[in-house]
Amino acid sequence: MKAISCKTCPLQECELLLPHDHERKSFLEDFKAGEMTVEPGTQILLEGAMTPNLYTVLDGMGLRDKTLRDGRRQVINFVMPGDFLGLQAGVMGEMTNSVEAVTPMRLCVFRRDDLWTLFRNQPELSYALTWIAAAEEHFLGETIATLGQRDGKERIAWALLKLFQRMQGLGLGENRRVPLPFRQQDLADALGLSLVHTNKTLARLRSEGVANWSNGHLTVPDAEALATVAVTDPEPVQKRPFL
Amino acid sequence: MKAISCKTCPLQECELLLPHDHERKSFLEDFKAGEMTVEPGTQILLEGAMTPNLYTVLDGMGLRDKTLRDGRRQVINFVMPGDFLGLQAGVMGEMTNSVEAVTPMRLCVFRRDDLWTLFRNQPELSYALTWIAAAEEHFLGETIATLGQRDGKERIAWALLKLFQRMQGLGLGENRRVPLPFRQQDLADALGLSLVHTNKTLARLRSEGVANWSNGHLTVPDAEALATVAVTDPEPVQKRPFL
DNA sequence: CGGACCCTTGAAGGGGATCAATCGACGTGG
DNA sequence: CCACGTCGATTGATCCCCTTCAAGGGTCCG
Repeated sequence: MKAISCKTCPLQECELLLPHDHERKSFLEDFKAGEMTVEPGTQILLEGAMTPNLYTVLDGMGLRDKTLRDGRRQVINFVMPGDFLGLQAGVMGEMTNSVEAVTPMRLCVFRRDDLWTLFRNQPELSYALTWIAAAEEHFLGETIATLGQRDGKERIAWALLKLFQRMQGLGLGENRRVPLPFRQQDLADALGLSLVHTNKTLARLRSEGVANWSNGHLTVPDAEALATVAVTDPEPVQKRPFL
Repeated sequence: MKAISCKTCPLQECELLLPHDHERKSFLEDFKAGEMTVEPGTQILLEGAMTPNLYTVLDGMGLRDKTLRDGRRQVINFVMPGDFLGLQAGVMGEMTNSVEAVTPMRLCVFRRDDLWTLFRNQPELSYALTWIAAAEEHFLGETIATLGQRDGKERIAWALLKLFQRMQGLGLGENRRVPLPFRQQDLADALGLSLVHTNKTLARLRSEGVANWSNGHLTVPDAEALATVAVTDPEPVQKRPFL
């Protein structure tokens, strides 16, 4: 498959993402070191490893997770197009969690060593990077509040709502239905619930007509109703920069 | 009280923090807009509000929290000297959680509007800011793993260990004993546990001789042992930049 | 056709929430 | 100087949400 030029990058079209001006695009063109395509199940970043690369997701989905010493797994979040991967390793030296592909993925590859020239010459992009990190921090804070305060049903409703809104913002999926190619086990590991309980709760939400996730697709008839179950304000997804 | 010059900033002395070179110090001197002292209980940043200011904690402790619409409270993390506050509001426009002082605090005040000149003229400091955001992201990821995967006893052991290590790194407290001026309720809200259960678990750890937190001070006879209870690797605290 | 993988469903047990009451420390006003 | 209210730590009793154990079913593939 032919590599994509930043100037015609499909991500520019997402209404969720802020497009770049001409100058930044040509800088990014140089910054970009290549492209990578991976199959489902591939480890893109490895916990504890030193990566020479950073990535922007062009296409496909995955998940970021972390495993305790005794094997318990926590899914930190779900990875979607537009996401920037490896910033932690980029600045801190070592990856603190793994990223794994769940569908086939296409990634834009950057070299870690070039990060420094970006900071020296591109204040706007540096700012964008900080923005991205701060936004991630925000989201993780919400997740903490969910794991700490919400009960099982609320957690699942909250997660489905977030996933639904992000997919919609990216223009993926149709009207009230978006693809969601994860396993129930992944959602369970993301929310700190057992698989069994996750399954039963999903069934309940389904029968209540609030959210239907089956066969790799999520249908949400009424996002407001789902937000109510999740005990959350329906804060709209904010536009954000990307690289 | 007289304002402190960045050139003699006491934070420079912390072994945990990376000191600045001369040039950066004089930039920071200008960047610094003033100092602020607050009493315990004061809200420094308010959820949902637009702050014109950013802060670096010079002295004292506090906590960052978030409340759900129905009143449940989640403590996101504990605030200590060297911490940079308000980055989310700084780049994203609005604060997504509150910060409250628990002890008297002294803060270094920066103007949000000046953030741009920092990014334009100080690539090293811009990098440092991104570093800080990425480090925070890392820590929140660990917290998520804790809330999602660890049981009550493990959670409390993990939190006490983290707090202990950070305080030691800052050079606060003596040998195996550091000040910890929070309430049991705060820890409970940080870990998603009830106050009652938190209390009982603290008592258990105390009687087992693993960790003793009482009268505002935490004593840890053997950090390794505590780490074992917490099911965590005793990863040493990493040096980090600050502003 | 057997195996791998995932979803589903029933039953039983436990970790932690909730309810409730006591106690100590502290400050304040009479 | 003491009565009293407040706030935080403590402890006992009860209950339930969620975990764990167990087993069955659907689909895909070699």
